[in-house]
Amino acid sequence: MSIKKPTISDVAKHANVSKSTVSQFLNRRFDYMREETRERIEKAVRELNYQPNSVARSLKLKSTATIGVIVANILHSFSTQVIRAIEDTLNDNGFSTIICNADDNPAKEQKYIETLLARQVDGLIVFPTSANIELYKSLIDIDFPIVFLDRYVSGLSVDTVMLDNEQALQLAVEHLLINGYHDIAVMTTSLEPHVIPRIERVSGYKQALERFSQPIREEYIKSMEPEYLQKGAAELFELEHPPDAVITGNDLALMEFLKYASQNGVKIGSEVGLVTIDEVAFAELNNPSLTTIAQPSFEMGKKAASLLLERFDGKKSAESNMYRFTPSLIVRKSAEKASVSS
Amino acid sequence: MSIKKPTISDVAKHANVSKSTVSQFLNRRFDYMREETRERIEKAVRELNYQPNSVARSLKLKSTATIGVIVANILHSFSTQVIRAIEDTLNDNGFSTIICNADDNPAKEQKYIETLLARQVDGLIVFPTSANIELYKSLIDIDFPIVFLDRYVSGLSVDTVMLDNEQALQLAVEHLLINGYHDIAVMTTSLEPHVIPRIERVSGYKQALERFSQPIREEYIKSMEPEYLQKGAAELFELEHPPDAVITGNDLALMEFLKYASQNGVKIGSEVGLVTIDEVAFAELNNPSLTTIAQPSFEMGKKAASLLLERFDGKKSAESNMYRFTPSLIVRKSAEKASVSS
DNA sequence: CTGAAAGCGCTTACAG
DNA sequence: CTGAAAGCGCTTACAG
Repeated sequence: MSIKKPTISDVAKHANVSKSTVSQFLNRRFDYMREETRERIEKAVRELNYQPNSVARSLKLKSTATIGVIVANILHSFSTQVIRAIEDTLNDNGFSTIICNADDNPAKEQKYIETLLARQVDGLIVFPTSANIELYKSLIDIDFPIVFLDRYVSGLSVDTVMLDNEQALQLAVEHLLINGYHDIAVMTTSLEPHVIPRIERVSGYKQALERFSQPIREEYIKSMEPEYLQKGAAELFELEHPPDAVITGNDLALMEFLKYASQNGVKIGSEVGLVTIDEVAFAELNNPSLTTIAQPSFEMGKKAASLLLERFDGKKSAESNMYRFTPSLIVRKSAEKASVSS
Repeated sequence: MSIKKPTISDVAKHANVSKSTVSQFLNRRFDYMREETRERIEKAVRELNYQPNSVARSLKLKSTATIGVIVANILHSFSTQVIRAIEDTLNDNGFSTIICNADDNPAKEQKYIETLLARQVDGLIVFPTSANIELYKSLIDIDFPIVFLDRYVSGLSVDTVMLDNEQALQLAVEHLLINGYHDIAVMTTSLEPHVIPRIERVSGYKQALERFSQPIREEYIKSMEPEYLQKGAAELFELEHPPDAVITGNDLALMEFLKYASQNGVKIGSEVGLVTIDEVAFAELNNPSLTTIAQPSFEMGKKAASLLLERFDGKKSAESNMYRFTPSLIVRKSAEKASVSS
């Protein structure tokens, strides 16, 4: 930049007061300030078009009014929705947000955490991979404000915001059974990296089947990387006793299953019931429209942000809690046998 | 935080050298440093688990290695894609990114710009609303690094990355004509806030019709807020001479048109051809699958980031350029009369 | 009611 | 090859 910006000293000189007084003015502490002084400073600020430098302020105050968000995978629509809620909430409270996408890669996650700490963020909201436990532990030890979202890490005392995954699967299984489907399969992206929601969704699926006295068939459970899911679907329907319904564990699994179904003439609804976790933009438009289990993503993001803000207010710090959010069933046509493809 | 972090002074004491020398070490200037000194500092850094404070560094260097991105509306899939490209590119070059969503609201945009400047971002990538011209002008006057994306602001000398919107419409119109559709309508979200791409898309539509010697019928042009687009579609098909094809100007317009079509039994493809600007996730899955005009969003984001990085390298600064990116036609079934709904 | 001084944690030109 | 000193632009306890 060619022209250098005015500093607090310039304003002080221009208004014929000290830097201290200008600082008081900027921080709206008018208690002991003469009306006339305030006006002089106001004028100087206006005339110089002075903008305070937050970096200097942050250094002195040891607070940047910035928080870091590390999402596991920004390609999930859930992530985008949560991010918007977090940003809105934090922004309303004068905080900025730095978003990072770890791409489900623990090494990337670690690097982002370190960068964000170097930048002195005041707190962190993380969709944790389970690989950086020691790093998290060291943050918790120094009482650094941190909130986990979507996933927990066992053994760590951290406020955590999650979906009630078991209830989600309970809802899905129940809805399919009520609508006359009996052989229910479940498809999720890989369980390999120990991602908690996926594990909970599969175990919730099993529990729901038990509760409704249905047999559990291991061959009805398909967990694999997205690129193999279409193959997994094929295996499902080549079984001697193929399923008559499918629950997809998230939007990426859904896309793969829909591709398989459309390429192989699987009639969703009439032949194979479908319920998917996560609301998607085209749910209404799909033919048949998609019955979904929606996460209250906006509320979840807002809660995570609020937990952090409470910490800054010094309201709490003692114990940490798990906040489970209730999923809701949005009934459309993909889990109804009478659904007619037009 | 309870335990205070070690500073460069702590490291200096621990290693029995001066702060200057530690700073040299941290900045990898080993030219004049004794091997033994380097090792001592290395050890001290390790033992204290020292992490440099970027805020202090930024204050001194007057550079935060952070850039701000202000998108007009993060709900467009184009925005998300561009953001990912920008983040990846900047991250590879050691820069952080702060994302802000102006919600197509000039007042919000202004507030974000001011906040980002106070935080001393090194540059800005903006999808500009046309309402903060004076603010942009003042930034350009002091040679502040800024790049516009998706939209230009006339009269300002700023590097700008945009789609070749006219070519996009040319492709869409041509494809529809080739496939036997003759009465082509266009639907875009409102032209009201003077959003350049929408304006260019409508004028590109007209130019393309002229080029192919087709009549221009003003009643075939529907530009309105998303919530009114379904009504707009209804008006189109209630015309004495209704269109036999529709071009939707972006993903939001597409959604509204698809809702209208599905609720009113409009058979896409066989009855009404459809081409949409912007690739969408479910294009392949829709029935019939959607013929789209894709923006090279990754390349566009990357270019915007690179233009900024070049400025930091001092490579250029003189004149500013407009970079137009070429759209590509992705042929699927929604613009083919023979397309069969399954 | 207002100002002088110290300090936040770094970097760098300069001296030796 | 290394250190003392100044300074980036703020805030705040303290003195008057």
